[in-house]
Amino acid sequence: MTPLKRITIRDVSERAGVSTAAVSYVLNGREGKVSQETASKVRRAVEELNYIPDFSARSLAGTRSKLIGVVIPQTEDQKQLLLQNPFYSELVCGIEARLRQSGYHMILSGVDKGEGYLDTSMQRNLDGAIIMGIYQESFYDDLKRVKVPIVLIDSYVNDSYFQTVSIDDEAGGYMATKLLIDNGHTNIALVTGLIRKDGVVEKRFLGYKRALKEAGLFYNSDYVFEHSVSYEYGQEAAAAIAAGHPEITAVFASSDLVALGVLRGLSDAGKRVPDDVSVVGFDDIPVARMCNPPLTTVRQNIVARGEMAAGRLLKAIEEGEEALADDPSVTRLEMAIRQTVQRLSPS
Amino acid sequence: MTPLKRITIRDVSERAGVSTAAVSYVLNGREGKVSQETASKVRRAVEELNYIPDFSARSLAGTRSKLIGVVIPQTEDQKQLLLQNPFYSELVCGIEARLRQSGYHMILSGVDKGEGYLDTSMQRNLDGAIIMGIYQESFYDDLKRVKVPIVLIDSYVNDSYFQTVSIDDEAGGYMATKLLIDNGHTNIALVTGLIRKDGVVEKRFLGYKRALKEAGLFYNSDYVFEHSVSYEYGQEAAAAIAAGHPEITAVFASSDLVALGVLRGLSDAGKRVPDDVSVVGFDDIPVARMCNPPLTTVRQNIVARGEMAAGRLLKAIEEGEEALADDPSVTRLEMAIRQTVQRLSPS
DNA sequence: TTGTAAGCGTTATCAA
DNA sequence: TTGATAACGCTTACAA
Repeated sequence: MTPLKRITIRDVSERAGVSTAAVSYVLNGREGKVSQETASKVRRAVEELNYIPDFSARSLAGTRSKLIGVVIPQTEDQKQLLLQNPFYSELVCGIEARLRQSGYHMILSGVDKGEGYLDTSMQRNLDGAIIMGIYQESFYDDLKRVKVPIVLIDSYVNDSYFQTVSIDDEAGGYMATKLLIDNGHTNIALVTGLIRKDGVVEKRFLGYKRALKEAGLFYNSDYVFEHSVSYEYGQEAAAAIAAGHPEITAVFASSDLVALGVLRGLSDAGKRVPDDVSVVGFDDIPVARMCNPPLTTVRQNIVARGEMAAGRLLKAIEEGEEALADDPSVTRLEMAIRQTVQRLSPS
Repeated sequence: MTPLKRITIRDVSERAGVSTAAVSYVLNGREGKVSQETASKVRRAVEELNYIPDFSARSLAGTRSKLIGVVIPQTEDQKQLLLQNPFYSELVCGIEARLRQSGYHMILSGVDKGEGYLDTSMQRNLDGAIIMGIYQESFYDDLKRVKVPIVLIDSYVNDSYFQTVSIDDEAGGYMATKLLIDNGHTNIALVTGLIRKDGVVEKRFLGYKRALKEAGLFYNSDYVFEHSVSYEYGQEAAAAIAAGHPEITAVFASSDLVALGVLRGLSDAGKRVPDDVSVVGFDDIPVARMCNPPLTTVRQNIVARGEMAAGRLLKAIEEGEEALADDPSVTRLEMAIRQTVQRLSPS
């Protein structure tokens, strides 16, 4: 209830009867530069005064801002964050948890179409950034100029400046498709977002093709429904499949959100899942197990990936560059077998 | 690709051949303090040099930090943000969109058990904060001491210091229950998170009771399943209902997440929805329409609420205190009638 | 209308 | 081991 005025390092130094420099030293753990006695006097004063450092000042004085930029993609209309896709919320959860644990804060934002991230980065003196999704080239160039560690999630941009936290999307696409093939399916559609270079979708698509090829199945580009990563599109594609391709008995959706749409679209068209059509998703977002029937999907540990991304960024910030390898226990994919795939009885 | 060194206000002033003060004035729209000519010289220099202001310095110099703290609740184990609940992600989407539009950034975080928010607020010189969920009293006391506008979402804390963005939760609870009653149900369970004082859950509970009473139905506390706002608990409660209360024909779940769990629990117990048991949720998160069968629920425009919260905070920050009224078009609740409620045929 | 200069709270350099 | 003191980039009296 007290009015609360700012306690500065100067107040602390006076109370402790030492210089501001000394205070700064002990605050920053530069023990060894001060005597035990000074250190404890300072600590006592900090305690008594309830001193809270001003990060703006710190940042200005040229040290760390302890601020991390976290960028997530936006909806098509550029109006909102794609946080509605649980995949991103999970990631953010992991990131935030790890950052907070180390006393960092996160500025979460989208970035407007065509805009760069250089402004934000400079304005805020970001110590680093985690970028999800893929952007145009100039965006990455901006990023590099700021000379700050960057971790990319879900991007296959091939530039050693950036660290990436990736899963083996190609293998995931393969696993999903293989599962369908192993269950006797031969006419397998792929429903997916835009297949863009360097994107995860492309890799999953490649995995799909590899599984087909390996099984001696013909790759039919008519079976690829490619548009956007959304529930609505899944629905739409499913309608098209039901209407135009009665021979298709299985769908691999390159993301769970899309798969949910497919489920609905199929059901609207009078098809039963998995009796008439089998469906496999990708991601294993929480709703995958909540929906009805529960979705068979490629599982990745999303939260752990977020934590890993943040952990690695912090390491780069605090201990200098170090291109760490992915932790396989985080990165490993596996099939979450639930109830949307059925063995095709030989006809 | 250029190495990129910081352009300061001094660089700009030299380039433009004016003083730093002049630059600062035009940067801050204090036109009227400078001549047209100076203004345009400055603008040109800013453009040419591609000047990006340093917000740390601004903040230090005692003006705005343009930083807003956004706090969301955490999971029970205090490890992660509750961002996994789409309700919060939607809210965050709305908030972020509105903030960015005005050049503000958002620090999104949880707050550790027992910890206050004073530290963060002071460290970062936050211009304001948006707090979701409810906390212990001392938390709010801290908040007040920082003397910065605060908007509370989903809290009925009764303190004129805070602005709140609320919906009429009591009415919502009433509407949901009434719908069930109107469909002939008389044994209606409530499945909900902990009923805490000042929380939304309490209000929805009150609405439930009012509807019951109004219809001349007996309120049976055995029909209230109260534990946590989670899918798992919904599942659990549904199992208990199926096993112990065959007379219950309808469930009002005080949040969609819980309702989804109820759907699953019921289905696991061999009950069909809505044939055997009707279910109504609350919130209308996106999954509500994606699940199977699509959930009948109380709809609120969550994203718009987030935007409104942010808009109001900005107004308070930039134009001083002003307790604005809720915009009813944002706040209005309505039933989203889908497929989980069935009219009970008179037996 | 313009410019000078004193802060803002830190950190870091350099003598002592 | 300490303590003045000069940055850091910006805003804002106050003078000119």
